[in-house]
Amino acid sequence: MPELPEVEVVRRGLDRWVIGREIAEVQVMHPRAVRRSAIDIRAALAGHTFRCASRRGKYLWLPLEGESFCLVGHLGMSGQLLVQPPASPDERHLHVRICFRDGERELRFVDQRTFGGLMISELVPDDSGLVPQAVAHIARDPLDPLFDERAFSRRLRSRDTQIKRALLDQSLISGVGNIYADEALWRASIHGRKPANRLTAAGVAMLLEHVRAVMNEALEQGGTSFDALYVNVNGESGYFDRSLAAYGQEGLPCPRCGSPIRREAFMNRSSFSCPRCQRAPVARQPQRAG
DNA sequence: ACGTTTTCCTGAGCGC
DNA sequence: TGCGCTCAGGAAAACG
Repeated sequence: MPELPEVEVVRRGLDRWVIGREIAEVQVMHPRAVRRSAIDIRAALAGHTFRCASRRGKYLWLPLEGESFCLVGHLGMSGQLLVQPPASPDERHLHVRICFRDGERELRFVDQRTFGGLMISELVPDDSGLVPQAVAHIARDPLDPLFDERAFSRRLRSRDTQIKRALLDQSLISGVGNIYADEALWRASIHGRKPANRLTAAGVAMLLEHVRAVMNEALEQGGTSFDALYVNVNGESGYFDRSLAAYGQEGLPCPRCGSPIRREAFMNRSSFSCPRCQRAPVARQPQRAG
């Protein structure tokens, strides 16, 4: 599933393959893939040239030379951005095709579960530069040099919620999904149900360092792939899944203490943790009146 | 206002 | 063989 490291791998591929090329034509085969775009992406992109590839959290965007809008992409659960020779057969779930004037490799948006999509969005100023309107509501991600760690810590510790829920809240910190939340919490020996407001500032700093470390390690290995659903722009899988300590490892020994990793229900999905290294928080006794 | 739950979607895997 | 069920989950919308 694409989280920050996987999206960054895709961004690098776009930077390598589609920058500086003039767009000839855009075909939309599945309207759901562009449902969030108020502007028709076919008309907006034709004749323009991608200037660079940017990212915040799990959002990607491609500004256009000489324009104040850009193409924004989100991969959702199963989205892929592939750079393919025009002659290569259409993928089963090919939804958008972007062809270039040079007649060489085209950019394809492929998405089985259709949670992802592409849209046109106006670039608006934020505290340091320009960001798409559609991305402005999410927080900076932990690999962003301008990520405000003190502000994050303060906001996190004032939340009346569980730490894992807070890590997945893109308005607090972006780019963290279920996989890297579980991995970072395991490394930090913190249970995901621990109340955010019971972490110390030092505890938050330690957890954040684990978030960054696990993401950087995944990035070095090309991201996490369990199957063909997440691939880079050339269709290749990453192999960080071999390095997962907790996520998806139910019943397998914790790499630190050997206890079997436990799976628990969480928000209609799953959380994985070590029952020994990550002690579930003890509920505070309700104060009895009188 | 804010925290929580539901919703969108398809294919793999499984029991019968 | 095939049917029905469950699960996977990012993030916006709906809910309380």
